[in-house]
Amino acid sequence: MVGQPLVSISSLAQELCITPRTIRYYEEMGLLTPVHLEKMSQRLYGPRERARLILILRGKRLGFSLAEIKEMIDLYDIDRTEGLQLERAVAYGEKRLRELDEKIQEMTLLKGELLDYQQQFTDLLKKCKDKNANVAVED
Amino acid sequence: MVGQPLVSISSLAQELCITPRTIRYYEEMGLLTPVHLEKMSQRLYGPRERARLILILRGKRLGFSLAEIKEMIDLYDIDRTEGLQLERAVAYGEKRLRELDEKIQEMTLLKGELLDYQQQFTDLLKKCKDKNANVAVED
DNA sequence: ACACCAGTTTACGTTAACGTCAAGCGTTTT
DNA sequence: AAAACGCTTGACGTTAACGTAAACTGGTGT
Repeated sequence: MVGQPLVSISSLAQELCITPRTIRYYEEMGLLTPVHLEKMSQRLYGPRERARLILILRGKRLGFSLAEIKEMIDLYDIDRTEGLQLERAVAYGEKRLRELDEKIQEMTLLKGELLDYQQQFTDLLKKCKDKNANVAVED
Repeated sequence: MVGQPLVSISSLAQELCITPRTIRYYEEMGLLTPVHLEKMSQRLYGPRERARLILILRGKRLGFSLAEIKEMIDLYDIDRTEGLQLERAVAYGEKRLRELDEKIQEMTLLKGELLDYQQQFTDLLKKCKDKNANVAVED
């Protein structure tokens, strides 16, 4: 075992380009559970919490709410899942995966549409330039 | 030209599973510009506005803010873009496309992680079931 | 000892994206 | 004509996700 690389809240915040407040808020919402040193004095974050936080931020960028993200995290938290609800967890996970697939599809669709427009526009732009070039020659 | 199939606000809302209020809000934010019959009396929506609205909703599901969505829409609105800013539009469009690609990547990444967990869990679940089966046999 | 820094809690403020409700208007059904 | 229906414009309420400011605490350099 290596001595765990624990970092402070502001250090972690800076690393991930967010504010300490945001991190505390996520803890308040039950998304993070950092080490509270000696019965309250400071929070310290190890690699596990960092990984979670990165997951949270990714989820946010992809349009999931904190509530949804919490569900996902809780779902795959072995400690909490404790046997009993294994089947549920698996079922729920499949549902989430289907949702993800839908989102990826939609994302790809949107990309296609943007690409279409982009093509039209670049064509148009090219025409304009050609025209300007001709005018320049005529001068 | 077919007589345009114009529909009322609540009709369109119902079709897309949102409320009229939402549609009005999007108009207020400059995302929609429906026909206002006879100098104000009712809004009517044709296929163009419907298409826009669908784009907006898709954008929302994918984690874009209304402001970002407005930028995209305005960007590719030929009427507004009116020549002058063609180059900017194209450049901005490329930026958006890169962002989209990043999001698709992240989405795929997230899917991969969830799949990993899912696999672990289904394996675990299978083991449990096997065990239970054995116990049953031993009885 | 004193100042300073980094962290803490508490609490109120803010913004986006609507929800909700009131009051009024135009048509059409009874 | 009265009532009902659907739409309209305010205008205020609500929720999520933080921002921000105040007041306190615990170590650290000088």
